Amino acid sequence: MRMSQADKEKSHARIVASASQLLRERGLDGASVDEVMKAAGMTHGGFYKHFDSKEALIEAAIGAAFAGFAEPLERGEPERAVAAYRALYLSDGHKNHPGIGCPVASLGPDIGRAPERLKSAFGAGVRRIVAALARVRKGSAQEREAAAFREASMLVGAMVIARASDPATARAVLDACKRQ
Amino acid sequence: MRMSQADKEKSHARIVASASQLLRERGLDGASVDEVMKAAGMTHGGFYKHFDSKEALIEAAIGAAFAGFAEPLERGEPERAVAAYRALYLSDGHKNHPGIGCPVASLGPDIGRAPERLKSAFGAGVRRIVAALARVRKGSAQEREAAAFREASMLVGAMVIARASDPATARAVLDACKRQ
DNA sequence: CTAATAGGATGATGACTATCCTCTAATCTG
DNA sequence: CAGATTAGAGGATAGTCATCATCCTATTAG
Repeated sequence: MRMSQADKEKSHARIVASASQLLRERGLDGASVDEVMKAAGMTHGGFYKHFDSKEALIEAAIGAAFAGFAEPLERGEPERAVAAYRALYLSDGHKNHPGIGCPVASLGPDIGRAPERLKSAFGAGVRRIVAALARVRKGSAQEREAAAFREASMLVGAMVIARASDPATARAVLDACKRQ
Repeated sequence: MRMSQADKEKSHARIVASASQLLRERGLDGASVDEVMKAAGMTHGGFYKHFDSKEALIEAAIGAAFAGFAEPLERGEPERAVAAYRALYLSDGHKNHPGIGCPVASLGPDIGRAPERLKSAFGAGVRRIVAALARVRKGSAQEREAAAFREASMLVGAMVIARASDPATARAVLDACKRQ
């Protein structure tokens, strides 16, 4: 049963959105085409009408994840946005909902094993977040960027450690990082 | 062709060692039983004489990875050991050889999706590293532990970001973190 | 309004992989 | 040293998954 062009675009967006969430929840190879399509309300049949390959979907999904996760950091007044971002990043909610959280914390190592093209896209996403964090720092441009890189590293590492550990250790890392 | 008990133990150790490396290189689901056994110099046939399941192998491999990676940090004079650890952690060599590197940076998110038992083991490994890092800090026990948690987070996050990014971004994160 | 087109459903194919079974030759037990 | 035991090889089985081929039907160009 054929659908209109507008409907196809909606389908496309739903596929990307469900992939973006499922990949962050289960890892780069954790969601089958069939599962992604089911989560988008379809069967696997039409998938290749939307993407040339699963890899192409993954690329689109990562882009969507970065767009969704970096955007609130860039919007509004910098001091406030960054403060909110820090609190959100180190929250239990973020720890428990990787599907809508930071793609670096959920997919970083997987991307490390992926082709260079994906790494470039990922690096661009990281730089975007770092640039936003650097706005609220003092000092030279270099110093501000370096401080932002260190903060981003700490945030990512804390979330990775928290998710990979028992609850007590998780709380200890997150609390320690909040205190700074 | 049966081998002696001593030889079996050697085989066992080789299986664990090759799994420990392959898992860190390719992710928790990235190495098949066949590949692990081949890397250990055997065929897949004898695997279940050594482990009840692939999951049991993974558990042993993670334990071995932590043991190998945390041990040098605990040995010798603390100040010196910690300084060497920091330099090694943020080095290009560590970035380019995840198979013999920090298991948190290579497997963290995968463990986050694993059963609670694995997370407890992982959390214990993290605490072991944090305790060693805390020895060279000033202040109360709590303050020292918190500072160590922050440092461990930064190290892990920096390596995750560096591996997942283009070379320029990778250098930028690692350099920024070295500067602290 | 008709014919060509293309979403999306179903089903098939081929590759890969965890686990199990069988067999052989060597070790261990007594 | 004979018989029971077992490490590891080779092969088989069942399940999963990406991708392809076909079909149906609604859209849409003309």
